[in-house]
Amino acid sequence: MAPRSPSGQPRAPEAAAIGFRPLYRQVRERLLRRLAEGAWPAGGMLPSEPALAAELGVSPGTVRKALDALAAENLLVRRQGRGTFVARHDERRILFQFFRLVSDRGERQFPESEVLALTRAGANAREQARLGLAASARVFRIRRLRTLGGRACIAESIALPEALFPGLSERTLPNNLYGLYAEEYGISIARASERLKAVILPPGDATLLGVGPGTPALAIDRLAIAIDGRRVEWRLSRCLTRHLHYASELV
Amino acid sequence: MAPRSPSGQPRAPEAAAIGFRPLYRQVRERLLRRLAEGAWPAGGMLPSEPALAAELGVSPGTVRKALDALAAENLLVRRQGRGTFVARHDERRILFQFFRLVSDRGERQFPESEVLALTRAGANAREQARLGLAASARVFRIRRLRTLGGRACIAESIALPEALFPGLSERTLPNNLYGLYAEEYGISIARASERLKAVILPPGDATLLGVGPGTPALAIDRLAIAIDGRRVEWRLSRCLTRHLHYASELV
DNA sequence: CAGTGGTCTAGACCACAGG
DNA sequence: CTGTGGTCTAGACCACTGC
Repeated sequence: MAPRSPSGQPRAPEAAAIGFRPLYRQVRERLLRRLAEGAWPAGGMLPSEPALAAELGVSPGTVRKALDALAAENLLVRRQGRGTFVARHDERRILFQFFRLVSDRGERQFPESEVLALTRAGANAREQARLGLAASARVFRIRRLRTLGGRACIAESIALPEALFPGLSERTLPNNLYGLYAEEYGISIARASERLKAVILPPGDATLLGVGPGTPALAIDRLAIAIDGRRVEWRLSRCLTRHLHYASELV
Repeated sequence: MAPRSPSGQPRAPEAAAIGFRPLYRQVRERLLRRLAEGAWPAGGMLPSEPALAAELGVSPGTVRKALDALAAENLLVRRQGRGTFVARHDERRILFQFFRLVSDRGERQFPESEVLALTRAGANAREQARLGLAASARVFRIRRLRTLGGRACIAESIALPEALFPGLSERTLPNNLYGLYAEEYGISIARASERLKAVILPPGDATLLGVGPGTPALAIDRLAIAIDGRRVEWRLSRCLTRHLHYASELV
């Protein structure tokens, strides 16, 4: 095939409708859309690079660049000699991508969770704002106590748009919620943004965590975004940082 | 030139001494070493891709991959149509790479600093451990009060190995310390790792920041690493997060 | 052994910057 | 106009995996 413009004057008519971004960007977005649609199951293998290239009518190098980008976003996992796979929300990935609390001795460990309550209510103002919900929207609220190494250290409040999670019930709640969202509701969390503050633990949380009034805690306000860009979960975690810290690499 | 093994069986004898990593990795490390040696001044332009490729005896694509990697690490800046440049430690870069505190209204702003003291002392146990110093080593200690939008919000204590910063004196201390390290001492900070905890502000810091006893603060413990891997600076910042938060993107 | 991703090369053209 | 990085293509061989 003759070289084509990098800005997109391709011969294939289907590609012309995509737009004027670089071709590998367009390929990335097409693959992203198919991932969001669930075209391949979690953990499933994608077609090989030459197969995708032929299917999309671009060169293998262009497909490779798109796949590399999606792998860098932790949406795909590439394994030499085996293939390219849809990333799963297993504990390893959560620990690597979404969990930044580390014991002061350096151990990264996935916390245990005890669900204290699952309730339904109309979304309050903060929930509406953070999740982008209408004033009439309803949410599930989950309250959990989390422990690390047997020590209670996180009091957590979670809000989920009710419309996205039909039939959610307390006994279905596993420790790894993102795995549940993916497997039961086809919602794949792709990224999250966190805002951290230092606060004095509110009395309820202090009691829950078994510490005195006036104890400081790290408040982590996390908004989780799905692969299609929807705001899926708002989570407020108050963490005791006496034996833990939040690790952040500035690279 | 004939294709060569990706594991490195190159013809050029100089390259044979590098090792068995991928060629683009080897090229990245050679360029990194030259950056660390100060072969090009901060803000200076590197040779063009074809020139580097000819000089190193590899294909332009391989050089490109190495340059892209260094640009992704914020050590180089690539500008289409102009060239590839050594990244400078200007306020924009600091704000982008090293400063995570954001006003709750969303503005990212570089804080002002007032130096309260610059002293010299033998390194204490924590300084020795964090900076990897011998028991006999000496350090500079800097104490600063930092303000954002006119509001005092950060009490900061900094420790620097005395051996790395000969002649450091109080009147030479600018607001942007990383710029000083680079320009006056040829030390380029490449990355940093931070550990965050929630604490009760010690009385001295509370007085300095003009808040009452028992006020919670975000303690940011940062170790800054130079481009050659040396531990250069240990910094402990205690931040009031009443109108600020620490932003962290989980991608 | 066949099939996969990983690396390396070579060369074309485009977009952008600045003289 | 020249020179730069950015994109796209094409094809070779290597390294790893699992049958």
